[in-house]
Amino acid sequence: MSQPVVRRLPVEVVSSSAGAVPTTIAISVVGKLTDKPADVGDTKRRILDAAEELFMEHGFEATSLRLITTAAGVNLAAANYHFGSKEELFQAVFTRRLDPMNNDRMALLAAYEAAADGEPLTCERIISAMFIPALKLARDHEQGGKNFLRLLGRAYADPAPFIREFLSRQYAEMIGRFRAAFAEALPHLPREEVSWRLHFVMGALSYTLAGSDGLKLISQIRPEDVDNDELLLKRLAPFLAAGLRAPVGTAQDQQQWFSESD
Amino acid sequence: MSQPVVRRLPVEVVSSSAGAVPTTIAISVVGKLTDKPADVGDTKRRILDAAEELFMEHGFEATSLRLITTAAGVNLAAANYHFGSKEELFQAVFTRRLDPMNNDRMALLAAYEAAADGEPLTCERIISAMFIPALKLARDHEQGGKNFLRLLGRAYADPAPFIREFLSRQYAEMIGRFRAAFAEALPHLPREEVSWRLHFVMGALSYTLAGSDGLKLISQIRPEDVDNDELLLKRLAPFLAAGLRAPVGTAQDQQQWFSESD
DNA sequence: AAAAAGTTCAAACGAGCGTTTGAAACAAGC
DNA sequence: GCTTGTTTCAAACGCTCGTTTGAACTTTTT
Repeated sequence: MSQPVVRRLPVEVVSSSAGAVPTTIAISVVGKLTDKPADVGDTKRRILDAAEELFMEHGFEATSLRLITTAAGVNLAAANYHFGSKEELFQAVFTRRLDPMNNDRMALLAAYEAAADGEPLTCERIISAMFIPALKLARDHEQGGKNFLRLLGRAYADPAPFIREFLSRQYAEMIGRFRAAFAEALPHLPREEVSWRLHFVMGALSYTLAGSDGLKLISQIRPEDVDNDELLLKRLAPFLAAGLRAPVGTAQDQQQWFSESD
Repeated sequence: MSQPVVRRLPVEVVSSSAGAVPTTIAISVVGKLTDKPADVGDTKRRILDAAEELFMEHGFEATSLRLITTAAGVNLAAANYHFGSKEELFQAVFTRRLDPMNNDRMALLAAYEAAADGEPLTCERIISAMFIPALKLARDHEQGGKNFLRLLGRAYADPAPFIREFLSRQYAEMIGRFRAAFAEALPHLPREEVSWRLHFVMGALSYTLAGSDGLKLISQIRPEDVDNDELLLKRLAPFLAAGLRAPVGTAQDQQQWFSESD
């Protein structure tokens, strides 16, 4: 009854970072768990797939292991056998896709920077480096990439401490790199303001990806566009780029914003 | 063992909408439940206060009625006696503060419009109408307004269907009014684009209010500012105003954003 | 082919959940 | 002061939860 060997997959990110301007950035989406031709690791993958979908649909607390294992067509005890606990299963669902995505983001940013030849990047370019790997997942219909983006957006707002700590850990490196890039792109902006705006960017991104269809509909977003993550990101990106470039307000300006009297 | 009489409070919003430019907008934050001098309705209020804090801290599913009633210092059965069910208690927590806040928002918007004398409002003005009532709650330290804003932000991302439907219902009217105002303020923008951008504004607002402290810290937001909702809103507002005014991209522009090759 | 290691399975454990019950305590009206 | 209606209380109900168990089955190693 020992735990199975943990399979660590090498994350392969092709970043043509040296020398010439990259004309194409190749990005690995996620590694398939195929050590052997057939169904080795099949149970683990089936549990992960079912968990990803059900956690997305109902949240962590409201999703029982019985629901997951039934949907996956495996025995209840398999979840604890392969992942140890429900919390560890939840984290496994995330690391499977989040690590590659964030690595892709950083590799893409590095490739852009290498291509820029020392010049600071535009905000649009940096936002692209954040969004393109997410878009890869959104476009990934065979595997559950679409589900995962929603799950990710919702996990951001989940109050469970272990989720918050886990996400902070997973994001720390990527956020640091992008903060530095934005700071270079916006040299007139105080570093503190850059930090806030990066926070707003991450927030708008995760919220809109997680967004309730109902709330989209009362904003009168067309029903056929509600599920279209690609369209969403293409509209969100210019919105955020403009926000990032907003002139920094003086204390006087800020006072004026929220004074209730003239 | 009959249900107690539901006390419906009149929401009083003073909107000096007629004629002259309003120099001061008076806003009722929330009515106290004091039918009688002393502790009538005290049990209900204690349960609501405890529920507000605990739902904020742990989420709906992870907060048990036993936890709430113990924190409130009342008997377990009191929750079901006064509110019927856990779901109805949750909704009661929201209506207590959300209805007044959204009414204040609409009244403030109407007052601004009346003062503008037919001219379209600026984006900043409209955003102020959204943010000031929220700021009132954030500044409200005696009552649990601060907790409530976080709870609200997190509820937006909660997957539970009854929560999503409830919030959609609560927000429908207010969103409709503000969409119309933004459409007037941004006449060059297609109505569809206005809907999307309003959605982004609501998203950024709720996410940043709900935001995990940990995620704020890895964005290198100063620890002493993490809990400062007022500072947050003052920085968020110019960011969003700039985003709202962003030029609308052509199909060509959008293509360029996410193409992986030049 | 035997032994070892890894994996699946049905069943159960103890704990916590939302809700209900019926009696006790309290308040107001006559 | 008794009645009536409201509120509180301790206790329990039925159910689902995450996790554990030990035997059966399968795969790999020797």
